[in-house]
Amino acid sequence: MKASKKKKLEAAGWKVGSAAEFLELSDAEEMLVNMKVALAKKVKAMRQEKKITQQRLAKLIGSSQSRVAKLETADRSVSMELLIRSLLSMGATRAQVGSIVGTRKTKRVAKAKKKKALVKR
Amino acid sequence: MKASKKKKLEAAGWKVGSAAEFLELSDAEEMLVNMKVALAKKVKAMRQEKKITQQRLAKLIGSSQSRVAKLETADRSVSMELLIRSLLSMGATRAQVGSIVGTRKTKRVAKAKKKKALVKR
DNA sequence: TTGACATATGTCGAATATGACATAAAGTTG
DNA sequence: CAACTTTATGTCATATTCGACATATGTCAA
Repeated sequence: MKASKKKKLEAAGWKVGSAAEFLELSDAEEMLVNMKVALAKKVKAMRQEKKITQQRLAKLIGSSQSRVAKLETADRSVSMELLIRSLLSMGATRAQVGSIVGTRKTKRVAKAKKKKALVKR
Repeated sequence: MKASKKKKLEAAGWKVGSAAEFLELSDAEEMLVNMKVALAKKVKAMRQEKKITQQRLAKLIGSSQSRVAKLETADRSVSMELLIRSLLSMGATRAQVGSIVGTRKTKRVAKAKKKKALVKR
């Protein structure tokens, strides 16, 4: 796109960006959900590894059995923060948590993200 | 500790665990704070890298300039979730986020974490 | 079967995080 | 300096997340 046209569009209240930029919000949401699921699985795995009940983990993090159950099923009412807090409380290191957060479990799916797009400011 | 004594203490309502287990809650809190600060710094760095204002980032994540300011100063009112969402919305990968979460910035401080402790159930 | 224990689900009032707004403070440019 | 832009801070009503509780479901041994 020519600079002159870009400027004209922007003056009219449009923002010129990539389609990727437009899609990133929903992508971000999906990634957040995936992260939570991965963290939830790790919470359950670590707890079982340590052979303790949800009740006991609940006491450890100052919560209740029902919330721990929700944690492990990645209920939509649980925060990233509580998931991570739980892992750390069970002795996980930052590195371990970072590894879970940063590792994509599912296989990559190609997406059209390079096309230009116009997005209303 | 002998198993018999352990059993007796537990019967009296005590839980036998390591001092580490006892300290892990506060340790977890500290780690969470450190993570947030690291993420906050990255938000600011990425935003400046992209040469966009807080106002513009706010639009990108569906929030307000004041909240972005709080994000970047790691205000206690901001969640891990919003921090990560912001990074992802700016195009950060899960791997990048994981790296920040998992990397300890400050130097390690030795702590006495091996001694046994009794913790009221 | 029954009973004991573990986990899952739904609901609730309380606590916390949210976007929005106003406005102060800091930084930039002329 | 003043005008302007950007960032920081305080407040508030609303939304989300919280621990707690009740209760359902599942598991397993007596």
